[in-house]
Amino acid sequence: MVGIDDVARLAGVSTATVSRALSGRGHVAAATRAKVEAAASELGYVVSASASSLATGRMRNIGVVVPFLKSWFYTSVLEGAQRRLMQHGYDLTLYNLSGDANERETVFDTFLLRQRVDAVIAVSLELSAVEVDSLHALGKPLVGVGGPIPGVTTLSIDDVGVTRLATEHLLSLGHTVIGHIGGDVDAEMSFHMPSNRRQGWEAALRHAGVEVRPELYFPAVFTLESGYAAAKQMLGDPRLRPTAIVVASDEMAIGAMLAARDMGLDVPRDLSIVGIDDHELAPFFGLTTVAQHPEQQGERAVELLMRELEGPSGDDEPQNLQLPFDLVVRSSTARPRGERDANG
Amino acid sequence: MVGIDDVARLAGVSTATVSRALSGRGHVAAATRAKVEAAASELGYVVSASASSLATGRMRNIGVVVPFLKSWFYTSVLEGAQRRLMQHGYDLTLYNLSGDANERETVFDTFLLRQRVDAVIAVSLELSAVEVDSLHALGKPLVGVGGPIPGVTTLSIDDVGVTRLATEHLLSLGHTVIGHIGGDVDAEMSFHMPSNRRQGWEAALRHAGVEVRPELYFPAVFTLESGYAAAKQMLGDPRLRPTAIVVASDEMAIGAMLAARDMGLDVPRDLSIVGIDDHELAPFFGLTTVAQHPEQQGERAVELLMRELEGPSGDDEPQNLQLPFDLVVRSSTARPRGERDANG
DNA sequence: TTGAAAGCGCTAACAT
DNA sequence: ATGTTAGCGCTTTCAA
Repeated sequence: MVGIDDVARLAGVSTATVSRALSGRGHVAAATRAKVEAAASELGYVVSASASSLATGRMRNIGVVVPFLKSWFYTSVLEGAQRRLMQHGYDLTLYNLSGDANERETVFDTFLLRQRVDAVIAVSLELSAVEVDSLHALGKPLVGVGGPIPGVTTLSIDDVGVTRLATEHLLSLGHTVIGHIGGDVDAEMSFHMPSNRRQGWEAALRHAGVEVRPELYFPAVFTLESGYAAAKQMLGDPRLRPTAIVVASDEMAIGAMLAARDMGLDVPRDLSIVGIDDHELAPFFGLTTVAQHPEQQGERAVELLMRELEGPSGDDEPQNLQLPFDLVVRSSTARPRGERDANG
Repeated sequence: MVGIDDVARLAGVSTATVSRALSGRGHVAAATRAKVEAAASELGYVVSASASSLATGRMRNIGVVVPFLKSWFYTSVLEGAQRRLMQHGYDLTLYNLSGDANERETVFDTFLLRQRVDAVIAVSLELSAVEVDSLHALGKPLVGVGGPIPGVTTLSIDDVGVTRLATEHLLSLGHTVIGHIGGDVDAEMSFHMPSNRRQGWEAALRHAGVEVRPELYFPAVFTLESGYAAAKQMLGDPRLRPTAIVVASDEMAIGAMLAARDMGLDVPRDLSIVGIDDHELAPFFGLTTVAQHPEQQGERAVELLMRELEGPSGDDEPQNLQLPFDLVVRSSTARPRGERDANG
């Protein structure tokens, strides 16, 4: 392995100069720097990450913890974070919690504490006070994506606002019987997201003076399949007859579209559907949705971390930053049939 | 930061003994080990990864390079690899090449050479000789997943065999006009996989004495959308009239099923469709497919690496290991209509 | 079985 | 602007 001394010898300077020339820290004469760089590339020298880390205390590596991997949202966040990190010369080490139950414990107790990462990004994970404290005790900056965590800087969308916007879109089209397929409010794992989204739906209805009918809410588990099943239930019940559905994720919304089709219902003629996410399949299905830009969430998380890491540690108050979301209208929503007839 | 000396002091032993007790290397009296462990956990001691790495030369970290992230196949491989690595106490650092064009160069020239990883897993990447050599020059074991790479141990399925099996399934049902939607053979990026899969389709037909009609092959790009478009073209051409289609991926196959439905064709009554992958959505759509178990591919890759890393470096010849695949019959395939009539 | 001590390869404070 | 040198925190001979 060629080391810093080899480069120093070849360039005819000290190791300190090599270090300075290559890292860009400290002043080095242009000519010297050139010599050093030439020597380094001639020898194919690359700094030893561990030696460098031991000396500086910085790993140039950040840990990203996700609850699942195989999901559009998490991989999108990951992709955004990875891209930004690479631009800063940082590595990303990935911790996926979707294995057995005690994997989470292992990750927090062992992996994250090994001092291999300078900071961590937790995606859609409602961290316990203990978990947060152990990270903070090590002086590791931490940012959460996907929902607020007490005492931690987090990035998330306004889950209430998002479904309210979706519902208002339907209301503005003239719908009044609007169902909601969301996460199971009784089994909330992630930041009460399911109940927040449900609240947005209710708030919009209430604000428009439309009665909230609890039987128009159907719980599901954020998969296409469960969205399909929930929609079948909702659409099959003759007492319900919604003309539109607000669905808490695009995957479930696509399932709902397929269910409607299988029941002989035309979307949007007989039924309007709005999703949330702007999933990559949304354009194909013509799904109207509220985009939440997860890649940007990943990028923003990295930016926050970099500021904390490279900057003079402003020690800003942890806060929950709200990220933008946008309504993307495609062809799964339209005025309700009656409305159209009334106007036609 | 509590260090090894703190533990040594509290336990009343030397740092060498602490190191031995905690790492399990070298003999330590049971009583001593207990004392050390007690002291370590009392202080919340965790070894410094960089110090340990500097001393041992081992990072306990492996790099996984993927061309894309947002794809069922890659995240599945990643999930399998991650799980196995964690069991071995290894970290996984992720390199995603889907950004701008020179990202690949950066990853290979800079990131992977920083000596932050003990080995690398390259997924669906046809590495150049230069890339392979630079890794080998550093003594980094390397295993490829998804196709053969000269001079590298690789894990892959038999792409010819996979479509042959799918095609033979259709032949055995009585189909003779069998189309193929695959990758673009002229734009092969990954291991000639598109043309291998096409060859499997042709080989099966030929072997059954069925004429291969080149116009029954339609290129697509492995997305649901492109599968939909290709199927529409194929099914819309009155000169073609296939009774079955072998599709090179489940996502494209699902697209094809939707296209068939939109054209008023019943699957499998009017058209049988077989995919390849056993994607998570395949059961929902009732898609008959050839499963290729990507998670297992990730796990196997890690196992190979661990053997090379921990074992006595057997220096086995690099080879391409074939992984198993299975036909999973669901409800998207059946005997062709004519056949049924003939027997009915 | 345990301890003393010499590194591992680099960085940064201090000197010049 | 550059060199000297003392660590960074651990592992691992070598000795006891």
